[in-house]
Amino acid sequence: MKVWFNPSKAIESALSTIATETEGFGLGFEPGVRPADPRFGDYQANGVLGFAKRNKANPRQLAQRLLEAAQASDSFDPALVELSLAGPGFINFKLTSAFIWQWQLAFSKVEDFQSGAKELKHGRKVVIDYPSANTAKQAHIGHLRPMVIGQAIARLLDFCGADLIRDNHIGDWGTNFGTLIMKIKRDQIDLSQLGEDALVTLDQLYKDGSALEVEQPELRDISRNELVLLQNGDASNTALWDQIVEISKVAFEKLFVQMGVEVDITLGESFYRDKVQRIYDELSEIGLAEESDGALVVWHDEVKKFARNNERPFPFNIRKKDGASNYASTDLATVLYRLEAFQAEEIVYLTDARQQDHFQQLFLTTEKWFKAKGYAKPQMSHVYWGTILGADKKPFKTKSGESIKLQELLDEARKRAFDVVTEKNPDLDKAERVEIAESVGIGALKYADLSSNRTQDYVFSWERLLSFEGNTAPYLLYAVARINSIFRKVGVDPEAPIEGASQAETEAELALARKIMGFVTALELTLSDLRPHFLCTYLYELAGAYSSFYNADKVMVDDDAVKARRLLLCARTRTVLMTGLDLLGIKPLERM
RNA sequence: GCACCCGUAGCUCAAUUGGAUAGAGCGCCUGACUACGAAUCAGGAGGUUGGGGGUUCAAGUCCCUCCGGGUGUACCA
Repeated sequence: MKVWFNPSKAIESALSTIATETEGFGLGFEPGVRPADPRFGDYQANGVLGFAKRNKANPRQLAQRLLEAAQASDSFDPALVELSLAGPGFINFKLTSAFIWQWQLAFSKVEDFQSGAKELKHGRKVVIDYPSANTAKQAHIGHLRPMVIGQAIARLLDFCGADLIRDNHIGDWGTNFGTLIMKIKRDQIDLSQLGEDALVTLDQLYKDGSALEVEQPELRDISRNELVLLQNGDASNTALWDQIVEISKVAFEKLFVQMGVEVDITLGESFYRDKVQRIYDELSEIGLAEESDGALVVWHDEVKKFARNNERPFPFNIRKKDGASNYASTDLATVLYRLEAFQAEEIVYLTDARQQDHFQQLFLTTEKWFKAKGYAKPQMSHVYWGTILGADKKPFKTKSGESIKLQELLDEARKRAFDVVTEKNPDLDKAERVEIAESVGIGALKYADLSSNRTQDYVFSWERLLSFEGNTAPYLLYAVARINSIFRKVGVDPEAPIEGASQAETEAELALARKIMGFVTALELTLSDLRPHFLCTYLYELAGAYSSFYNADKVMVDDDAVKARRLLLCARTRTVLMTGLDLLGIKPLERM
């Protein structure tokens, strides 16, 4: 028997096979293998319980039979895995230290982990729609989560073998352009003369324009007309639009560099302007879309909240009554384009939780439409998140009630981190402290956003985020820095093979070695639901196991054999921590 | 009105998607630097998982019902 990269999966599959040849088992049996409470073992199979219940059998006897069959098979070498029966019919699996040692030998470098992880997505064509910010607006705190969560998920998909396209689906074709152009023309603004803070000015012009529309509602018709002119290719409006988009892109690029956001293509809503007609035609042709109140809409009567006879009807509006396209039209055109141009097998959308209705309608519409036309429907998923709250549990704002600018947030994170580094490590020269503050500050900000379950709101607190205690980026970075420090002192390259090492012996060594293996499960779990906090929790536990080991067992000892086996644990921990941090978009440090 | 989400220790969050005695951090209390970096570690106190009912061998997790909070409700994106 060879050690398995992913024991959970391997045990599951072995038990399934064995069960088919074991009396009392049959169709519908799933072993149900999952990580177990360490008191009982490394993994447990609890599928026998449910199966026995459904078939009115004695679960304990059935589990006993399966366990004996497993032991008799050649799938479980007793020198590597110990099996036992417990409680009402749990089967527990404990990996021996020999197994763990062989696993450590078999999987040492990032490439080794990745070669195993690649099976999770095996070259699947995935388009991830992120960070998809709006143009003509300054980025604020609301843009933090799409950038942070998006890049973490993108890196994870890439690492796990997806053939990935990061598509920045910018909002460059919306109704807001009507208002903005109206205001620009009214004030006769020359966009080329705005200088460095051009986006700030645009942002203000839009706000002023909207305020003006409230005061003078007749201006709305002018704005609407400017939008229609733009959408019909009017030369002067198109020229203005080009300038606005360019100003926005320059500003976003500056943030992307700071945030570590990578984008493969930028195909905004405007790219689909000549592709929406086909959507109207096809959806009408197959009888899915129909006129309602002058607009073209799709009803989903089978879903209660979208049904047409509701008190407040809520159709999927794909063309406004003035004939203009909208969010829905371009999103539909985008799905089709991603299928035809990229052969997308999977599309991942990232937006906040408030857009769930839109995506439910989009997915339902696509499903019916693609089925009628015989198109291959990609798997579509909506990765959404909650709001960042202040201490008062209301959306996080400045004291005066303004939204916090993303740039200001980043600058404050750096400044606060710099102050702490200076306090903890005053001897480092300033340039290095600045570099450390960059990684620690931005990393802490990102980690705070990633470490709690994304579907929930979370409370933002500088104090907790940068207190550097508990489940935070600095705690993980500190663990890496301490490992690096040991390798510097010993004079060994942490990336090089370590000679003379042997299997883990002490309690702390074994606990750490086991925890290192947990990376596989953590990746799988994170990927299954695209929830980065699973990976964060794992990395925190790994760093914790390392810290315990560090305090309990000294690495730099005279006994070369002991030193070698501990150095090997340090090297493996370092590799996994650095790989994990990299997946989260956080830059590990040599010193901090 | 209708739909969806949430309620877990004083505070901030977990709980491998129905598994065994609900776990961390902060804060509080007790210890560990002549030891590889104390931004650390070891330990302690702290819970009727909003209330009630139900399904199940097994419920924080599923169903019903109340209470409390949030979000969405076509021509913004």
